[in-house]
Amino acid sequence: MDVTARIPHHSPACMKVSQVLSRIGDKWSVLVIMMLRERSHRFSELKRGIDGISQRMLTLTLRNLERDGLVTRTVTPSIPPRVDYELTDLGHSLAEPVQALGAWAIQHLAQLDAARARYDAQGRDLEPGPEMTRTA
Amino acid sequence: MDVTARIPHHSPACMKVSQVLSRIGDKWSVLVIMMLRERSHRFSELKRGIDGISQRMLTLTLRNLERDGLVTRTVTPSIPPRVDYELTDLGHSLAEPVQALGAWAIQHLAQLDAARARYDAQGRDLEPGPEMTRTA
DNA sequence: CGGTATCCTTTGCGATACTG
DNA sequence: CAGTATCGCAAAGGATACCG
Repeated sequence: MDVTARIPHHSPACMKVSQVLSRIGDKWSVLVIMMLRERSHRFSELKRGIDGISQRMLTLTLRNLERDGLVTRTVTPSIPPRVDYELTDLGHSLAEPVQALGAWAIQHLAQLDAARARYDAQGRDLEPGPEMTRTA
Repeated sequence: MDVTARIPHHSPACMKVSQVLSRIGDKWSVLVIMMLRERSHRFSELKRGIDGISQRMLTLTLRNLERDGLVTRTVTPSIPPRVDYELTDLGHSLAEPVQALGAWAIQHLAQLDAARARYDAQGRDLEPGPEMTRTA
């Protein structure tokens, strides 16, 4: 499928993007998906690998991903118990466009920060004349 | 000293994806970007084109996109005033991977919903034995 | 080890009213 | 037309404690 194909803004396509983002657009889901891209990980590995995530949020994030069929949860009832998480085929297919977004992020995040710094710096009590302003 | 440096799964890529998502992963940004993909729009057009968005949130969303250098805001001081919003080059470059995610959404959102329905249906008062469970 | 349960603060966002 | 100001609720998410 041609990824550059035009999607009219009134089409259900935009709504679908929004719905997908409302699922994986939270604070941690993408990090989990990225971390599971290469191989499965157990709970504690994910917890240590994702800096700053709380146990509670890792659990919730994984539950939601499992609910959406993006990851599998495999319980090995040993002592101590072991639980492994792995991307499903669906999860892997999602990881691709997410990775594309990641590539964009790597290339352009600096520009975002620069633009933000510029915007914030200029925003203070400047009183430009009544001419047309073009802010970018 | 960076305490996170020794953690192997901490590639900068993942962090950057997160930062980008924390910017455009809100409820409305992607809708605005998608709507501006083809041509510029004025405020009221965006408001009417994006179903359900409040005036306040459209303003805030546009401000943040402008701050990040993703859209330009062009004021024409006529009466009544006219303000046009347009994607920058940076904004257009972001629209591409977002579009890729949109394509994925079109193809797979139904599977997400189906998986969710399955998960929700099965979740109630099942008491599986101590055997290994594989949930997908 | 891999969770739940509870509490509490922060953030997001809609509704409404007002303005140049 | 294109905002800004204020309010208030609801969801997100962190901290901590407890459990099989």
